[in-house]
Amino acid sequence: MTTPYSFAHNAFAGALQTSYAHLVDGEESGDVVKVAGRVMLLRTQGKLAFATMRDSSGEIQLFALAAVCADFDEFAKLHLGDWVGVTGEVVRTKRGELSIKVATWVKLATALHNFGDKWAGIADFDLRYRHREADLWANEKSRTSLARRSEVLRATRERCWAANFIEVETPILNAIATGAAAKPFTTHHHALGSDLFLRIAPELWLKRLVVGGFERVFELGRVFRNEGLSPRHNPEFTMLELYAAYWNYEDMMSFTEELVAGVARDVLGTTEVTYQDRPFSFAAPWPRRTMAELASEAVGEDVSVHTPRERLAALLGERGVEVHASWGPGRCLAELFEVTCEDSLWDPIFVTDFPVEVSPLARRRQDDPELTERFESYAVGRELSNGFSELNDPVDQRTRFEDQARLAAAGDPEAMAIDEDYIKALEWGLPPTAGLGLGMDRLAMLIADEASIREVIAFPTLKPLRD
RNA sequence: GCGCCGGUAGCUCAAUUGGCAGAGCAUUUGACUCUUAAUCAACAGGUUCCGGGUUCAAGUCCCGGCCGGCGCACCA
Repeated sequence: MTTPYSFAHNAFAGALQTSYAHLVDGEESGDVVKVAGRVMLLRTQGKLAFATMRDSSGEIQLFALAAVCADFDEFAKLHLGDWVGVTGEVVRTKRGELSIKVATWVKLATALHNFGDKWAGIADFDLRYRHREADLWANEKSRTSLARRSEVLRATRERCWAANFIEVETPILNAIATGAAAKPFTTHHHALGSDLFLRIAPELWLKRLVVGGFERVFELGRVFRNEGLSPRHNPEFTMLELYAAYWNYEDMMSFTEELVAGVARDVLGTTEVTYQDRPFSFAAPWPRRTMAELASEAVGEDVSVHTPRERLAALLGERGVEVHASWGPGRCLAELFEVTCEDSLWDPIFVTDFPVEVSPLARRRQDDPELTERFESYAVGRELSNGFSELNDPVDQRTRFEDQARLAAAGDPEAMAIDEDYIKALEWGLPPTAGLGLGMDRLAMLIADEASIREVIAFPTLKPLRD
């Protein structure tokens, strides 16, 4: 059977529910509309049939009487999941349900599979993630969470545009994977005969655009890291990276807290929410504490990047952390912070003054060259964003890359690769600039109140099926 | 990658100590002029994830594999 190639609908379920809220039980409006959507439930009763139809805006009942509905017998045999286009009068039934009294209708598409149990939906994770199209129809929570993600991305873009940032795109295929500490995916270009890496961060390209004179740029795009999967990690995820010339890291912290709190207000209408049954506040300003302060409080003694490495290593050893020979005091302090503090940081907070040893792209503090003007924001015990005053001294940048190269030689698979083109770009002059990286999936998790990153990714990475 | 838990009809789930494979919904057929997960009646629906093993007998116990969830590790 050939189904129509188009259907000119002129009304949506959601809008009808509000605009005809005044209809009293049994009242007929006299207004004829054309709606389209999917049959979710069907109740036949002899010469009557009631269907619940859903479109993108909500649900409305289709009310079919054999006496007035064309092809009534066929209507009564519709399957759950079939798409229909309906023309009829807006009425309210005697039992009070706003309905379209079907005059004519047409099947737009047939559903050969059902959409799970009409009460319980689809619970099986494998089926939900591998066939998200069915999950979206079966489970309202899946619809709202993925819609929230979309709203978070829209609100983020609009706020960046409103602050005079321009959206740019930089290469995903790269000869070297740099700009972050992570293992890359490798691919191959046949015509070039070259192996290429999928980007782990767009950072260095974006700063080159600032060198080129684009003073405020952002990219909202996918990055790829060849690491384990978890409820908080997907191998490909979406990151906002944003750079502002003439700002320092304090300016960027202010922008970040306003951006995140603003997105929450745009999407949810409030900054005060519950996340996984626990109160959570996006409200700015967020506390700003140094890594050394937080680590000192946690271990009960003063520690800093100047604490002897032996003492830091001992504190790590007490906590079951294996200290690698290549770790200096800076790396030890950062590890100590992560193991003692990170999980307990619930409401948003900025952790500042990261050791230069773990911050190869950040500018040194003027009052302490072993520290950098860097921050990370944490929320619900997880890292949410990372930013700093950008290192713009090509000579220092080369020594930082060389330190990374030594780590790589010592066996660190995530050490940053040296990027000569980037150093050359800095030699043309990067103005004082602050940068930000913000994990959009994690922000979407907070706003959608989801515990798993897979719930805010339409098609999360799964193991391919074999056999 | 390691550990724990799980996989039974299209979907959601039962199945006692190892003893005939079950229900609701969906599908099919019939009844029903105001239903709301409609209701009622009937039919049909199975490689119990896959492959071995133990046993008179395996959904259940053992071994291997596949996929998923959670934790660890890695990271954002």
